[in-house]
Amino acid sequence: MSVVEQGRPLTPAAQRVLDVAGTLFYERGIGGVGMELIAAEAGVTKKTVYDRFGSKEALIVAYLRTRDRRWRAFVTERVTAAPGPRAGILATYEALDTWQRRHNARGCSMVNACAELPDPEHPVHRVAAEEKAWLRDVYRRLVTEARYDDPESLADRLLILHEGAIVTYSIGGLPDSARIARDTADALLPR
Amino acid sequence: MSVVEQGRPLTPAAQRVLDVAGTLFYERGIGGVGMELIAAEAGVTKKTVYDRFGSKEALIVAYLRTRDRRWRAFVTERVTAAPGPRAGILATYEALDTWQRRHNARGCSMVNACAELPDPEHPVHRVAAEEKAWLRDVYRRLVTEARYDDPESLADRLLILHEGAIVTYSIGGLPDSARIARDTADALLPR
DNA sequence: ACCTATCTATACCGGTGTGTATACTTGCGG
DNA sequence: CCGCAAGTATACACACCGGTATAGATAGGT
Repeated sequence: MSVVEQGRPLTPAAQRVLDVAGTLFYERGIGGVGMELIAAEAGVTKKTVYDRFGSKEALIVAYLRTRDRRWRAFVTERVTAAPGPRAGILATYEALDTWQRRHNARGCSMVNACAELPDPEHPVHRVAAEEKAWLRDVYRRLVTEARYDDPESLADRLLILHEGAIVTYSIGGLPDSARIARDTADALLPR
Repeated sequence: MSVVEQGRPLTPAAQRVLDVAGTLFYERGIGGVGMELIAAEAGVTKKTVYDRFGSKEALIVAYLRTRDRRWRAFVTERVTAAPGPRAGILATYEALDTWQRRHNARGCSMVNACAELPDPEHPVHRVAAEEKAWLRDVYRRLVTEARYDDPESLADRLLILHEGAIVTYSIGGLPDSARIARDTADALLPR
């Protein structure tokens, strides 16, 4: 049984494989990276990779889940540190700005994965949908907490701004997209 | 010399190939479609495909350029039919709404292509950048024409809303994303 | 009548990619 | 001390994919 099918802690080799897969999948695309290369780069045999993860599909899912977990923790930290719900909303865009400048020249890993694996039955679509639903809930919660009118519609608007900032940063030629999205949200939110 | 390297009219077989490639690339992804399949589906030999287009890369570029041309014509038509610059801006989101409901369950073909072919030197990145730059210019022109303050910043905000609506429609679970983006723009633009 | 462009039919080459099989080693816990 | 989990090393099966080669058919223009 592979190590991902129940949340056991990763073996050292499996951790290295997951780390390498994370950077390679993101930088070169999922289809552009073979299991052979991942194994070599992690200093591991292909057999070890398959013993730990079972298949490429499972490794892809593990890669996305790991990235998702980190991203959620990063945002949550920034939001809870904010002095109130309104500042919390703006903090999501500031977090995005920081995240992008740190390690995000290639857009959203979820969106990219869905682009490469179009079959809607493929597990990556579930992971991606969960991530977007999570962010939408974050906005809903904050908007409700701030007692704005029409919270659901407002949360959708904030989500659209967020996703738009990600795309326009990587291919729209807007290196300040997150900051612009933040200011747009600031203009949309009553004081 | 291939038929795309100078704008000669396409031969009947080449046109069929381009049509088939258009739907298949979009629906199954570029990496998920082989030249063999495209040829077969178009009722054509692989040799014909290579005689007309030269390579898969060139066929991909032709596919994106064709789609881009149609999209620009569609938007331009709606914008020029609008009674003024403010209505023109809103018309871009209404056009997106129509376009998405008609044939767009899988997001932006440019974004998807860039996700599949990460090398920034690959020609698809140039095509994608041109398309986004064009849309940004559309917004700049309209915003300037409407004599709003800070036109460049406002145009960027409108572009972010637009791209966000595309992503959240296909992955974010917002079937009304374009309409929401339109209403958001409506709220942002002084009357 | 001939030439050229277009297209069919089919076979093939080299490379790559996922996944499996086999045999051996190392280290730790009961 | 033994057994099991984790890992190395290597080879291989099988499929697919981009691209090429060869040979022939068809039709329109000069």
